[in-house]
Amino acid sequence: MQMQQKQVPKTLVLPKDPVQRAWVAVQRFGPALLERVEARLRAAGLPALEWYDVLWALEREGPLRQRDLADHMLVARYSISRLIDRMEADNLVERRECPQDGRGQMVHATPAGLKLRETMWAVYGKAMREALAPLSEKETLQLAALLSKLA
Amino acid sequence: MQMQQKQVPKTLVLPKDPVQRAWVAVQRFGPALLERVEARLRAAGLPALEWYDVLWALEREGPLRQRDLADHMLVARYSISRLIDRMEADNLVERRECPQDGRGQMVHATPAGLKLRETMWAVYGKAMREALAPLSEKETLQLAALLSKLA
DNA sequence: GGTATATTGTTGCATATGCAACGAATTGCG
DNA sequence: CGCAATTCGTTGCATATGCAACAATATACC
Repeated sequence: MQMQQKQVPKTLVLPKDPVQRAWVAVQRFGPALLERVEARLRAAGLPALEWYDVLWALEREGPLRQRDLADHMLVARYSISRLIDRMEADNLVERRECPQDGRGQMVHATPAGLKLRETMWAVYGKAMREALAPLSEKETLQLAALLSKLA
Repeated sequence: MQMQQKQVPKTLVLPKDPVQRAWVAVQRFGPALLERVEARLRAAGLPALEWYDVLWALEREGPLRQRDLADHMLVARYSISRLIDRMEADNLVERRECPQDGRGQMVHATPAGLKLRETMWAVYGKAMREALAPLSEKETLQLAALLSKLA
């Protein structure tokens, strides 16, 4: 009674065709890399990368409108709306009225928000470096350049 | 009454630090690439890539257990369970009893499923090639190699 | 100024996802 | 064998997401 092989090959065999080869790599290893870093944040009891991105954008550029956050992070408006809901509930950001536009609101980072960003960076930065550690500095720059070409 | 700049720079300025530079590229451009291809499938009225992956795995390797599909696609068991529910409802796959293991089920592709995979490939393969078109063949292989190192 | 059009942010709804628990079946081990 | 531990697949629940519609406000244009 021969069983199915217990484990499908862990070391994925890449196709020979260059395009398919690159595609499979992008599809597999890219998300896996992101996931590994997210997992580190989760393991440290910290929120997801989105939250970091919001806080970092606010720290660098000051209070922003939700529209601008959405454009910046390349996500839909309603996603930002709900994301800010949750962050506001955790006292990390505040919505204040926008003097120039009665529709809009300015999103401000709270002191707790800024502090959290710093805490997250300790884990995030480290995880990021470790995730990319298999590459030499030259290779790291090559990777960035190649992906940038695909934008 | 000066407004916020209407649009945050579309051409993202990459950080100077090599690691951060690569990280941002992976985080931004990788998912964007996947999304572009998914969008092409959606525009053609075709299902998402997951469905293709299931059908292709079944075509290459014959009937599989859900466990093996899950391992193969690197997703959780319950995701496969529900994915197969939906595909079965669309008559693309069938669950049949597994002779060797009373718990498990073998997932078979139906003729309609095999046909759909072929239809999808026409769009998918084209989109994939176009997405990677900005890279020369040599660069394409480089990208695959670099990402593979990060596995 | 006054009306049509566009933009901002929110929300109801349907669907999708992760987690934990479960029943059924198999495997391991004395 | 007989019982504990493990594995497979499913499901209830809470939460997250996309879409379309909406109210409020701003802009464009005559």
